[in-house]
Amino acid sequence: MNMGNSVQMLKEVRADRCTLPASTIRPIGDRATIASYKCGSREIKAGCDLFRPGAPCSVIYYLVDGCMFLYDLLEDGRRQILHFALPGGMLGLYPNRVAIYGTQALTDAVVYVISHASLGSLLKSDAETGLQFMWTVWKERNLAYDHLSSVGRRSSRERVARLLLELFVRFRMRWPHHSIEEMHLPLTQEHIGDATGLTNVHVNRVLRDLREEGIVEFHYRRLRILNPDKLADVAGIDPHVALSWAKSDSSSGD
Amino acid sequence: MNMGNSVQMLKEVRADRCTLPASTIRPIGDRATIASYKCGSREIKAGCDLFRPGAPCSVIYYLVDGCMFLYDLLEDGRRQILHFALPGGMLGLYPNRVAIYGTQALTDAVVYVISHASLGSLLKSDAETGLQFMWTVWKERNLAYDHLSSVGRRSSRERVARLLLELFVRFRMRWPHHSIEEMHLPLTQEHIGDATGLTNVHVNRVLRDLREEGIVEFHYRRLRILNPDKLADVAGIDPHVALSWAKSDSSSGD
DNA sequence: CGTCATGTTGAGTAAACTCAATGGGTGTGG
DNA sequence: CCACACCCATTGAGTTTACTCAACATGACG
Repeated sequence: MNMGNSVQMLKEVRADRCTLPASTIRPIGDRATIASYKCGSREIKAGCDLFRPGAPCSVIYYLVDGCMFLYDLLEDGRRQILHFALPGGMLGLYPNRVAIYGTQALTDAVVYVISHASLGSLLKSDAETGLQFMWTVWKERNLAYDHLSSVGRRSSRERVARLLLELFVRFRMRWPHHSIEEMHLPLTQEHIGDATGLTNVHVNRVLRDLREEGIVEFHYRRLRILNPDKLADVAGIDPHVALSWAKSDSSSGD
Repeated sequence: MNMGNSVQMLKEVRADRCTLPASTIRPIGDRATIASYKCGSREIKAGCDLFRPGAPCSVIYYLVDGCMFLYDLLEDGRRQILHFALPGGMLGLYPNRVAIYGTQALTDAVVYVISHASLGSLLKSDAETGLQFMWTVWKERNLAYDHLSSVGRRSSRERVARLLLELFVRFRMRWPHHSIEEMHLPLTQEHIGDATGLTNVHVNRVLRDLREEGIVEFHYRRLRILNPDKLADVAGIDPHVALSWAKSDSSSGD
């Protein structure tokens, strides 16, 4: 499945080295443009909800700083993490202005608050931004499809390896100071379980195996990729595909 | 979980009775507008691929008639169905013009062929259509999130019940002549398995149980909902939510 | 009427889960 | 700076769910 020099590939995961056309590595609009439409900002402490599933949600949020995740809650409390949002992401857009999913902060986070009306005029006055926004949603959809495929058809080992690789690439794109050897990933094993459709106990066993095989370590929010080639292999991922994930956050696609 | 009169709710699943503002039940643009931008059309026989994963895909398709599905193929042949597309859906939009996912017809289908250039000018000249397109993608994303949650956290029984309910509602919106008592759903049990992350054998057992309990029958592409209340209950779905799925295909959201 | 796709069933297996107890790190407050 | 508390991770034993393999039945369709 996998070949060659993943170490090199992963080390080069940096926006400023990305070999794509410059136009593709922009976030939605730019922060300044978005900022001019905001009607306030809000800080969320790590572990707190920006909004819960079912709560009224009458404004839209633009994530400026920090890391958050989108989740669905079942009747009995089981949780499924749907998406990890990084700066540049748009949150809280729902029909009927009621949140379908919840959004919780993994680190302390800052969002701009934007009214529906402002977003409307932004999209009308700036067609370019509208298109970029569409691309962003389109790529979130594809990321969701990848996760669906992973959770529906892959083993626990593959799922965990894929998630770690995905998060490594996406975090590294944004915060290039992280290294393969040591990255701060603000998750617990329970988050990994909720994102991959596994229990925290089983995630723990999978991680132990991967650690004992010298492939990857994840412990107390610290990720160490010991053998990138093997990790990509276990994940069943061509490193080139991994690179395309990085684009999912910040670029406008092709 | 569920209460009340699902029979009534499900019977009223018809676009022309939808209590939403009229503006929300339009498909993307309208067919006539899209048609004016097409550069040809193509027919696909049931069971045939419009394109396979990995194939070059240099044009975009607008589904005019029939039913198709989007799928991902793993190295070893396992398949995950990602989305069932109904008329009004847009297919084949990929970065680098290489298909990430495959698209196969469930029934004989007709698509309009649209060049990237034409789509570009359509979106530029008709901002309204651009917004509708964005909404469509956004709702596909939410549907993918629902599936992810289902496959990641629900039992086989719940997953199958949810899928049948979803498909019933979406098909019924488009083809109101179908009834609860008898609907033609162009799927096999294997498709159900590939969409829910189960094996065809296990889907069969689940369907047998549901049949023996007098809840729902699915056999040779025919769906009979025997007890809508129980079905909604097994699926863990508030019928109101089911109605919102119907909007996912044809409406522009809120 | 035969063939093929699709559906059905059984028996045995494997993957992941549950429950429950224990251990380790981190951060806080005395 | 130490002690305590809490969150997080770890491990074991037993169970459940869904899977695999294989045989067989049935409906659809030419």
